[in-house]
Amino acid sequence: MHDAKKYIPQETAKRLSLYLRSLRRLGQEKVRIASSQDITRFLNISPVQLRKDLSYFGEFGRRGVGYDVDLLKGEIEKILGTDVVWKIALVGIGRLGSALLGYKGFREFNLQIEVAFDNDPVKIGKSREGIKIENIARIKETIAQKGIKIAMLSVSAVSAQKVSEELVTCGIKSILNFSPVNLALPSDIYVSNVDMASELESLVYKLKRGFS
Amino acid sequence: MHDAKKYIPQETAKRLSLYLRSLRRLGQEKVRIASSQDITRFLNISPVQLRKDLSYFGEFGRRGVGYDVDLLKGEIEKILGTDVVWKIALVGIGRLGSALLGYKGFREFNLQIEVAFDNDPVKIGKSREGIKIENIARIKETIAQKGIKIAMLSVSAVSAQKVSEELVTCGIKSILNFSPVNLALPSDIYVSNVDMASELESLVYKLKRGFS
DNA sequence: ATAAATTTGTGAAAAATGTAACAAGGTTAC
DNA sequence: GTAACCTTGTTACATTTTTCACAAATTTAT
Repeated sequence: MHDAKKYIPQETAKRLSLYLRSLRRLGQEKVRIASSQDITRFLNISPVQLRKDLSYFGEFGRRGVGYDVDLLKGEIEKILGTDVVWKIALVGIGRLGSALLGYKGFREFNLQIEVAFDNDPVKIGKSREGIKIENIARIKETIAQKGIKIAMLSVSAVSAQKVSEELVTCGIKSILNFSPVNLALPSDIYVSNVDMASELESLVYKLKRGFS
Repeated sequence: MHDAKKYIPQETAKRLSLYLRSLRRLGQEKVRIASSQDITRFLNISPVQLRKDLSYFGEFGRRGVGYDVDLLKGEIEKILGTDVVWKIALVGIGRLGSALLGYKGFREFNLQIEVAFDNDPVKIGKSREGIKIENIARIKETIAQKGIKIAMLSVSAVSAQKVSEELVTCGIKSILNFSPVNLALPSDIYVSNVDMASELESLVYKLKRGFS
């Protein structure tokens, strides 16, 4: 795994988007130059960690000075790949799916929900948040045609595995899974799980133990 | 940090709820005895990892045999603390909050949304999913009176910090935060963040890099 | 009763991740 | 121009987490 050249910790990627968030905030406050300490002030991350993380990708700051907020923002976006727009498919327009459809935060990050699918005849054809809900039966043409590579999956637990397999045959490479099941998919498909119940259980555990 | 007696990795707690999920599934399939391999088959976790995780808490299996599904399920619930019901407060009944209110998964895990709060006069007093939405102005009495220790926060980014501080003064000890801001709170308050945009950014990054 | 086959539990080794210390580059005050 | 002061980038070190290897316990086959 340790790729001789440059091994980048998994955790670094997650922190990069936090840095980005902080930089956006600083940008809005018209701050032009910020030190690693300024950037991490409102995150639970040390300045050293930020510098270490950035060092995997290059040198973006100026010693004795700090980082140019705009420039670093751009660089991190380039690293993450969100300097260009990514089209997302949303599958399953239940309560959670609807909430995701309405979430304004995505667009700001160059993440754009391009199509929405459901199998409920009542919903199909209707529009929400300016996005038309399509019949899941036509998922293949649509996703292939639009060249979508990332999907958010908010269908019921029972259909999640089946639908996810279908997504893979459509050419989807990454899935953000909101269903409380672990998807068994080919190893070249990257799945990330958002599991509310699991998060709460961890909180309960920590609460009970006084968070060691 | 390393508490001489018994140090338990952070990650272990998160995996415990995955094991639980797997055990529930096996239980539904009427499986009585399962090996560490059976339990981890549909998770991306190795059997050794499961055994190691369990070893921090005791010995629950029988060598040469495996684990009693029901028994292990009970033990893990005891470890996590979800063998008893935990009352949860939900603050912010927007689109996401509504989805959370309707999420059936929680109750199954002994997590019960006990009260919901919002500041929108239109919503206050109405009931959703059998839970009455209360005025956030009365948050203090209600939470203190009911002895609630855990809150889910799904308010807007701008009010998240302020509301979370209020929650702390009410006696809330753990917060599951859905707002895309890092909450600055006393160190004895445990905050866990669910950040959809951030998760997607990580997916984009991995997709771009061919997930190293 | 013994041997072969399972499967757990766990110390020891390896890998991954985070922290500290500090050299290198840059700025400010005088 | 020089000294004092900042702040980054990075190597070496420390910690945390995972994996390996194998002994211990149990079952099955003969």
